[in-house]
Amino acid sequence: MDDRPVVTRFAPSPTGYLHIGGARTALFNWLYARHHGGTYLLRIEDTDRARSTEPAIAAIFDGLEWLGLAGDEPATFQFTRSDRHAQVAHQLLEAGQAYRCYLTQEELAARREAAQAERRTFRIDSEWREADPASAPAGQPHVVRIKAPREGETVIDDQVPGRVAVNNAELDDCVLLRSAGTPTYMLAVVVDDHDMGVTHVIRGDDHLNNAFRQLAIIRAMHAIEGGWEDPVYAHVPLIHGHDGAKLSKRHGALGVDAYRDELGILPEAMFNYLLRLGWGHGDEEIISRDQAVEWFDIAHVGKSPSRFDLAKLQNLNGHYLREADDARLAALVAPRMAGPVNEALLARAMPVLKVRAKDLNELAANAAFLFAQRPLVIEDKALALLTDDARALLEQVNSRVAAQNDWTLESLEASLKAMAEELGLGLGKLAQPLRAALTGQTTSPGIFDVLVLLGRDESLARIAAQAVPPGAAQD
RNA sequence: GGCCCCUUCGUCUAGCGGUCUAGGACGCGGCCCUUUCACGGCUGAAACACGGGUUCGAUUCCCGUAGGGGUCACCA
Repeated sequence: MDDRPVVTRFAPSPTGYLHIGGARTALFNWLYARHHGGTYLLRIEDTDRARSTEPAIAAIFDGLEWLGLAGDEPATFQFTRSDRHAQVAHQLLEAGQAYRCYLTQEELAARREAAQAERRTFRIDSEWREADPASAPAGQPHVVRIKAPREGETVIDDQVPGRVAVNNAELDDCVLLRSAGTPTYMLAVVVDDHDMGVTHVIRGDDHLNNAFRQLAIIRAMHAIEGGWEDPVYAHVPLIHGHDGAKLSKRHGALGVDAYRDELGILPEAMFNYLLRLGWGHGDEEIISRDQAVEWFDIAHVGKSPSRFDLAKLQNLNGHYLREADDARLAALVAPRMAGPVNEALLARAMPVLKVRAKDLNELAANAAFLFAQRPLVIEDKALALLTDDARALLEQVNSRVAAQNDWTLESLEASLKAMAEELGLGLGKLAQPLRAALTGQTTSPGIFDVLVLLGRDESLARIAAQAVPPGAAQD
């Protein structure tokens, strides 16, 4: 550890969408940097040309943007830095900290198999490690390998699991430069982290084992030119699916864009959910961005993997829906509606709609009655409510309410409650058929709210469509 | 299989040797509110994986066992 200003980074490889685990890693990096007044950087690890794609890059930026986790500076594209990576590899080579290895992949595979057959642990042990460079078959294809330490152990004082030690004898001399001369991930991360001034590496614990190999490169460079400090490592446990298995597509490992577009999740809900997955602050559950920045610390990141729970995300989403601005929600819901909608009306209806939904799709479905065309489609359960008696009652409601001068929540409520009392009926006896007639459904916002939102003309028309005078035969 | 990591209610977590008859949240059950559905309020069931130590005292520290996970590429 040193006293340089904190620099964190999120470094996804663009081989697919931004998934939940990646989003949380980005979040932790962002929070850590913000909490310490540092810098949060983005780096696209696109050294694997075959698997990196433009759409994936776009999806990652899009997802981060949505969550408010865009980098503080334009992203670095690792591939553009391959000359610098190669330069470092050559420094290592010249200093005798790396060597050219002429073992072919076939030879390596054969040795691996042989070791397996004898149930021996296989470790790459290249004879080229100690060979005289002069004896090298000039011009032959080769990779460049790090000359990793063989004696002793490497210790990482990780901020999450704590002290982790590994025998150096366990470590391979990993490849720095492929036979094509291109840098590997192992080299590129180390060089880029150094050059970008990254002080804290916060990432998934699937990288914990890599850290030892990376440290070998860092320390070799430090020995050569100094200034290559060990970063502070924090390896965060992965997120698992609901069944405990690794998060995969079956388990809801959707891209964050799917949570937004298909599941109708709000970014603040996702932010809060991800924050509480693997981290806690006493009994706090609802945590704002500002509070998160103030409270976040690595010390309270849990050591065990956590499972993804959609129900909790949705519950949180319901909370943030209720808190959200009505006009904003109307704009988000409008595109989810079947036909064209009046966004102003949608916004006006939001206060009574949003308490009843846990995602934007539900919100859209619940708002549908506002824009339904007559004749209304009446769902079966609602139809069952519209008995002959009920229809007769609606006839009375119709004339009563039609006679009203004003059309306000208060007057409608007073009027219908009085009517129910006069008839010796519970309000429910009146409200349910009315709801069926007005919305075609058995559930909706409060019936007086519905009346007001629909307006006088539309309300009366919908009631009249279902009302039948007492005694009149149906059909 | 080797190496590494992990283990509190079904799930997310609080707990950092005595405050634990283990707290909160989601989910689930009940009740209340109520024109429906929600929201909200109250309430119930529900956990320290197991076995050894250390200690006056372990959920908390150490070691095993079991279980889970990660990783072993010229992928990242």
